[in-house]
Amino acid sequence: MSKSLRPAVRDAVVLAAIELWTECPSASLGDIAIRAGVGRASLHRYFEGRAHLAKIVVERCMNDIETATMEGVSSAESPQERLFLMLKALIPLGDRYHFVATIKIDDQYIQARHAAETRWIDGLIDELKRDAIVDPLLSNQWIIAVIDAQIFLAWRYFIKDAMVSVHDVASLCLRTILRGIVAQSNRNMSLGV
Amino acid sequence: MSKSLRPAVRDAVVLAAIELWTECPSASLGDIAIRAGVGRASLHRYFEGRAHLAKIVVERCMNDIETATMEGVSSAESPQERLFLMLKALIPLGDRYHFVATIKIDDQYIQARHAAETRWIDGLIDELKRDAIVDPLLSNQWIIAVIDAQIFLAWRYFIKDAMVSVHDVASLCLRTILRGIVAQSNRNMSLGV
DNA sequence: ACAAAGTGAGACGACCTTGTATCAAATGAG
DNA sequence: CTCATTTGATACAAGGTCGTCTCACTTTGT
Repeated sequence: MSKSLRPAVRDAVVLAAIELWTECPSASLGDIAIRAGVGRASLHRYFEGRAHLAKIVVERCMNDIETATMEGVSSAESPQERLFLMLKALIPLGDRYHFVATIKIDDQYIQARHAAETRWIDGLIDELKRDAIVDPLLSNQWIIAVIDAQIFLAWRYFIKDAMVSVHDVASLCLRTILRGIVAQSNRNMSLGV
Repeated sequence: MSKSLRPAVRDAVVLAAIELWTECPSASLGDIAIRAGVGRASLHRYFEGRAHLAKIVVERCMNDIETATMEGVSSAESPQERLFLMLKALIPLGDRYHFVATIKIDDQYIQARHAAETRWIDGLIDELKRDAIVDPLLSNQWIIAVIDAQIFLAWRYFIKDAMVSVHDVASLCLRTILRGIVAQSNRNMSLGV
């Protein structure tokens, strides 16, 4: 079984799988083949089965995420700018990011890469705490969860339908994550709870 | 077909469906029957099929959500307290809340109720804006999305495994939604974007 | 133009889910 | 206790998905 007969076909299937599985994780291989504009038989020529395709898709998403993050963040000169540039890089990949975060794959290599990705954000949060930008009393786990959720939210509400520029969405996202939705004039109010 | 042979069985199936469908929306009716401790045949005695069960489950969730919200919020004396009490009421129902928000049901009655629920939160946000608690420049749609996401997040990370008291989680949630994750000392920092 | 490689369409069997029917055992009300 | 009701287990057919295979057609490289 050769690994790459026609890279274009392989790509089309992977992209179709990301699209369909993002909105319906139980979408059939037949539907994916149709969306990719490819025969169902061909899909099976490239991928050994549903689980194999899922693994390839996750790897592809992880590659995209890793590349975009590293390239996007390279010019950052402070932890806060690094967070902003990370958002800017990841929000357009919100579907992939969400897919990787929610799929259950029983694969050691995948899990190791996912752990590494989490560790990277974890380190970034530690930096932000050290710079007194982020509240050190909040657990990193909660902060990561909030950031993850916002990334997918931003993608779903703005990027998916090309409603706003990536920069504006990332700004809104950063603002919501760091400062919440409070009005400017009330920045120091008591929460009363 | 009588509607309620044994209310306990009916309830067990609905609860099992909420549990399983929350973590895997394609879980089979057979698995739901097993989780409910009920024969698969009995499940079909109470529900006409997958779609019917889904509709009943959504209605049940909506009833729980509506009841909990109205009761929880009744004593509120300000919009902000209303928001906090809403969080406190809804976070324990995070699984139901998420289920209702994500399932695609082609039913006019369900959609109308969902729209009414959204309208209620929309009104609450308008009040918060009027009181200068929430930034009026942020769209209500974005704010609702953020609140919805935080509710499910809080449920998944704290309530599901009974890690923290509901009051503490709701406080954390309110704080994150309103003021973000920023450190106290940096409340007025520039975002620099 | 030619041959090799790759393609879509379709048929096929194996498997799972779903909905229905049957039946003996368990349950509950009077 | 008695009897009607409800139950779980089982079998069954219909439909969908999956993976494999074949075959005629198209694309690619030379």
